[in-house]
Amino acid sequence: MAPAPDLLFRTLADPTRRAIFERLCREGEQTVGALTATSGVSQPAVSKHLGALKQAGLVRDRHEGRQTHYSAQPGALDPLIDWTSQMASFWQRRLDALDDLLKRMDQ
Amino acid sequence: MAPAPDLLFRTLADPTRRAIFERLCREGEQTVGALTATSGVSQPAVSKHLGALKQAGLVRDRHEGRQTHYSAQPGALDPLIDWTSQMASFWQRRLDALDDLLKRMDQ
DNA sequence: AGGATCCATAACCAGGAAGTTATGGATAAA
DNA sequence: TTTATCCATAACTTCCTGGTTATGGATCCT
Repeated sequence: MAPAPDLLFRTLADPTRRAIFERLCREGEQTVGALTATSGVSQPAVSKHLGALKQAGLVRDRHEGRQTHYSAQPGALDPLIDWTSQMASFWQRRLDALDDLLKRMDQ
Repeated sequence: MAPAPDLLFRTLADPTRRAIFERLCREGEQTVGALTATSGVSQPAVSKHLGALKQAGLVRDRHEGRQTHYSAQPGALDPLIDWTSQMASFWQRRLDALDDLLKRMDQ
C-alpha cells in the first residue's frame, strides 16, 4: 500500500503547523507576513512550517516580488480520507461477519 | 471548535503506533503478546503505544486472566473525518465563490 | 508451593523537532 | 544609490518522544 498517509499525519500532527494550514483553507492565499502576524511564533518558524507543508504537498507557493504567497492544495488530503475510510471498512466488514455469525446461530 | 483532532493526529503520527492500530482494525482483538510478535519493537514499547492509543480513545482493552486483549474503537476516527471534510468544504466554498465571480464577469 | 508466562511500569538514553536569534539575498521605496 | 522590507536559511538550544533494559505484580501450570 501507499506510504502516503505517513507524511501527512506527521506533518499535520503539529498544532501550529495545522493551524497555518487550516487558515489557508479557510481564507485562501496568504503571504508569509500575514501568516506570521497571527501564528504566535516567529517568522522563521512560520517559514519552516510552510516548508514542511509544501514538502507534504499540502500547500503551493507563488512568488510575487519580494513576497511569497502560500495557498492550500485541495487534493492533498485524499490519502488521509482514503486511509480513514479503509480503517472504517475494516471494522465494518468485521461487524458484518459478526452479524452473519449471529444469524447462522439463530436458525 | 473541538480540540479533538489534535490528540488523534499526534497519536496516529507515529508509524509503529499507527501500524498497531491498523492491525487491530484489520484483524480485530489481539493480545499484547500477539501484537508484539509482529511489531518489530519490544513488548514495553508496544504496551506504551497501546496506552497512547487508549488515551486517544482509539482502542479498548479487556483483561482476561494474565493477558490483555486490545481492540480498535470504531467511532474514534469521527473527529478526523469531520476535520478533513471541513477543510474540504472550505476550499470548496472558495471555488464556488470563484465560480460565481467568473460568471458575473462573463455577463 | 514453586516456576514460568504475560503484561505494565520505572528509569534511563538518544535522536529529532520546534523554537529562537542572527544573517543575507532579493525586491521595493525614497 | 541608499535604505527598508520580505522571506529563507543557518546555527544553536531545549524539550519531547520513542526506544531500550530492568523489574515486579498477577495469573497460569506442574
